[in-house]
Amino acid sequence: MFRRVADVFEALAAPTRRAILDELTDRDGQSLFELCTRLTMKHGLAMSRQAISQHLEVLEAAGLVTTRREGRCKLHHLDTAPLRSIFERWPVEGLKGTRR
Amino acid sequence: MFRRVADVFEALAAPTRRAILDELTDRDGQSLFELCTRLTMKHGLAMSRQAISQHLEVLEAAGLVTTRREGRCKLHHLDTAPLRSIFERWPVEGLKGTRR
DNA sequence: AACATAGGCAAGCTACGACTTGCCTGTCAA
DNA sequence: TTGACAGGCAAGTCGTAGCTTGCCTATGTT
Repeated sequence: MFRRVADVFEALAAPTRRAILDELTDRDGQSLFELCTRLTMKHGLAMSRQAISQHLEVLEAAGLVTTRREGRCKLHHLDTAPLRSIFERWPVEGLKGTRR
Repeated sequence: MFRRVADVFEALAAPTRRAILDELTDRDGQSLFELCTRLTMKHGLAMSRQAISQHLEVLEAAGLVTTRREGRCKLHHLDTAPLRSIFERWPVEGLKGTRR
């Protein structure tokens, strides 16, 4: 699975995926079920397990989420490094690390 | 027209709109026709004038592009300020200006 | 006036993304 | 080894984003 720049933007396009990133920011290393319950509770999202799973695939393909097997659980970790490509592409005033 | 945070992400989701931002970064204040020709030349995009126009509407709704009437021309200007909300939402290492 | 240029409006097509449903696999505990 | 728990796979539905096409308005030029 390749990691194109476009993948990052497309991954961020869906509100549910942004909520997942929020959730992982709040508490890193959650399992699929953990994410499902917390998304339902805190974000009011009522979605199937598969829906979340598919979103996680997209996030992983974009490099925004990395996974780690732990027994029968799959733990998800946040990685915001790909976000840097956004600032590197367009200059944002008052933000260090941008160029061009 | 409201300006929600979600609008920024959705605006960035389409490759054509990102190309438009690139083009405006290269040369700010272009008219619709100017953008059309330059997108076709430099980015190899062969799209109708309406397509570009509609993309510009989305970008303007997101606050990433501002417009200014000049006679019969409508000039488009880049504004990357809304991009800051991305870094304010998730911490990006090595990037000043992020919080949380 | 007539014509060209720059853009807007509205309806319609089409492909793809977001979700669901149903069933199957793998791991751990009793 | 039987059952519960955590997750994967595949097919199918549905809405909407991204385009196009056709026609209309406004500004500028000759």
